[in-house]
Amino acid sequence: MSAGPADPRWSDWQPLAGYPAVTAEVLAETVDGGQAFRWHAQPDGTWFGQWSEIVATLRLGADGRVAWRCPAGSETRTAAALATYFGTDADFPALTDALPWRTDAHLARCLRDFPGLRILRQPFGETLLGFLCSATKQIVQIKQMQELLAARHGAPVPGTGGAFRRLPTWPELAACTEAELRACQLGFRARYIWETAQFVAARPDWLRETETLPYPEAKDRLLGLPGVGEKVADCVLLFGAGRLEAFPVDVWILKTLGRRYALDGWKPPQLAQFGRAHFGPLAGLAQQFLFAWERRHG
DNA sequence: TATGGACCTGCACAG
DNA sequence: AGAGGCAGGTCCATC
Repeated sequence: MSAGPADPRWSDWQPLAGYPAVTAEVLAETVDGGQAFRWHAQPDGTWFGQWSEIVATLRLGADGRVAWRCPAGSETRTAAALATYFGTDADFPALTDALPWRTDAHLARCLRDFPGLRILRQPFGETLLGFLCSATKQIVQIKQMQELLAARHGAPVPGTGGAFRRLPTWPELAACTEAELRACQLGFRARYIWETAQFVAARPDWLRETETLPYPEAKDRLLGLPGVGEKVADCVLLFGAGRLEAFPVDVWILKTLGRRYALDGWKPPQLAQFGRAHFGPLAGLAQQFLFAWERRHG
């Protein structure tokens, strides 16, 4: 279903600068653990991913270093886009060290088990689209929706001979019918996405402004969109705007806080408050480690 | 302010 | 093999 990386001519492999050595599991958890929905494991063990007008393949070396390649000719902009996307200018070791792991044995264990795990910085609008699709869906199915949307309603990525398609932009989504969206396996989410598209497409600066507003205001604005509740708003701000204070409470966090922090029976709003109070201003980063750990061990 | 059911539908997983 | 149920949430009606 997805466009394979075999078609165009590819650049040489280049090291992903500023990125730590990681295990295969941590790399998988980073790109395919629920933050992003357009990375696909290839038969040869590489990862093929797309965002915005970027197409890239990732390869993990025996030394744990990540290398990348892209369609020939797009090396410069891909290198810059990768730096943003993987947050290589952010000091994640320092951020992670600032989490309260010294007084939280479970968090310490999560950090130890997923060294190098980090928060991606994805395009804001695409992140919104991805998480509008996510309600009561598993990652595999969300990925199928994204690929159908890209294949049927997204523009070809320039300079790659039409081999790849980007996700539709919000104006492009606004031009679709709800039925067309529904046909991309969106189910009841189609109405949310269609209505959100009408709203956003009529306000050209709205997304860009929302991305840069302080967290509380940005979240309020997102919560006004159909299909965007607390969890989706926090995911969009965490994974699409670098707001590390955003603390999405999904079923995994519900489960892990209940089990590992003796908060069984607490409701999501209470847990969100606990998260902010206990994990502090980088609660969203802590959340990612707890989430990864619970998915593997829970 | 707090529950509970409806909303689409593809697919994992018992039996 | 294939019927019935659930799934990484939100909304709305009804206490």
